[in-house]
Amino acid sequence: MAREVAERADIVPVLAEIFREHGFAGASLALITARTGLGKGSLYHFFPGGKEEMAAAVLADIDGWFEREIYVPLRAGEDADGARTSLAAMFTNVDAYFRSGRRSCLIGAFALGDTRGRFAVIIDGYFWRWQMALAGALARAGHASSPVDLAEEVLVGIQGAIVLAQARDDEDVFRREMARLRARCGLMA
Amino acid sequence: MAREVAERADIVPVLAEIFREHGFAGASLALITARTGLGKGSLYHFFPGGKEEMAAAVLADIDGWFEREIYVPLRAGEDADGARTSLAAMFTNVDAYFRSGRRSCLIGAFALGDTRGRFAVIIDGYFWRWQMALAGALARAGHASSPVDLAEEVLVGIQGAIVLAQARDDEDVFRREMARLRARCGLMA
DNA sequence: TCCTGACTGTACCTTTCAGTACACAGAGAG
DNA sequence: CTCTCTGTGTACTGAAAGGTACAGTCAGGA
Repeated sequence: MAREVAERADIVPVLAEIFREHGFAGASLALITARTGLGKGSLYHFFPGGKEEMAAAVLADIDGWFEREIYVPLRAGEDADGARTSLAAMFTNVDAYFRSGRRSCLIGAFALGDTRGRFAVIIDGYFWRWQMALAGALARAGHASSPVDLAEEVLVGIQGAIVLAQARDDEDVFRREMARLRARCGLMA
Repeated sequence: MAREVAERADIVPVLAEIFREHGFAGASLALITARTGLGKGSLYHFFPGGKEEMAAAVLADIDGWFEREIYVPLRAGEDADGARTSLAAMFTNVDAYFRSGRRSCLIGAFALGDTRGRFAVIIDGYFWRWQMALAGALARAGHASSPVDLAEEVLVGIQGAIVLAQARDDEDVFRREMARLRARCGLMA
């Protein structure tokens, strides 16, 4: 038997793309073995809980990425200038991560329909921590009036832009919404 | 055998709820027979093309509803006042239809992931006709500058509000976004 | 060196899947 | 009454689903 040792960490991003493209129910083990190149033996070695554990690992991985790359920087910028810089960085990173709307938000997609129930805690946490970190940065950047509300508006805009960009198969839909949101956050370049 | 004659038109809304809750891949025939109360015989009598034809019928039904209840009224209001009235009606009907974000947008959900490919034409048409009808009404209501852009912004907001409201399990998220969009369309009540 | 334990492929299990076949029920037309 | 045509339930199919069992493979440590 050819032995090519794999690591759990290498598999998770592949699983993420599969769940993004096919959803939880549509991601069959046959598809997963084909795309990861791993047999069921290896798969169940790394994820004894099966598909459910795979999806949970993917969500945790995504959550970790956003925590590191988005939320932490948002919380970091202490003065108004630092806050504005981290806000600008957020929009740049979000555009790159979602590939201008070509890549869907797995956590948003899982929030729709019955999949939500299985992963409610992580879904809720993901959006809540994002909104709070963003609201803090907005407040420090000078939006004293209603930063929590504006933060909600931004998250709604991002999620909606992903849906509409995919529906229309047009990246510009996403980019235009990002420009509107940037402007609303006082980031006219 | 008990004979309770069903009509295709009565089944479609039930199918719609099933697809909304479980997605295309997750909606099994077993689930469908249970929820509709119809055996496979009847189901395949009405929809010889199976699940795919059921989903297509559902999407066509939804599309027809929006055409009748939303797009036609939007196109109807001829003067500024009529346009403003139809805009207000749109927000009221959208809030009712999506049950303040408790009910997801099936067409938006199908746009994410591989399901889109099967129904690309109807998905694209749904959003495009909505945006054009809305842009016309906005223009007549006095938004001469960029009505097509504002219409896109509204659709993005509605879709995003559904995602975030479901993720957070909170109708108020949806209602707040509707209030923002109304204001942006010049409809302060 | 051999032993241990992490990893891997394959054969197999039960259940469920979408879909088919077909006999039958019943209402309306003649 | 009978004939026809639209529905309906049920038994069935082969394929695919998720998951288990297990023998085997190799690297690293003792």
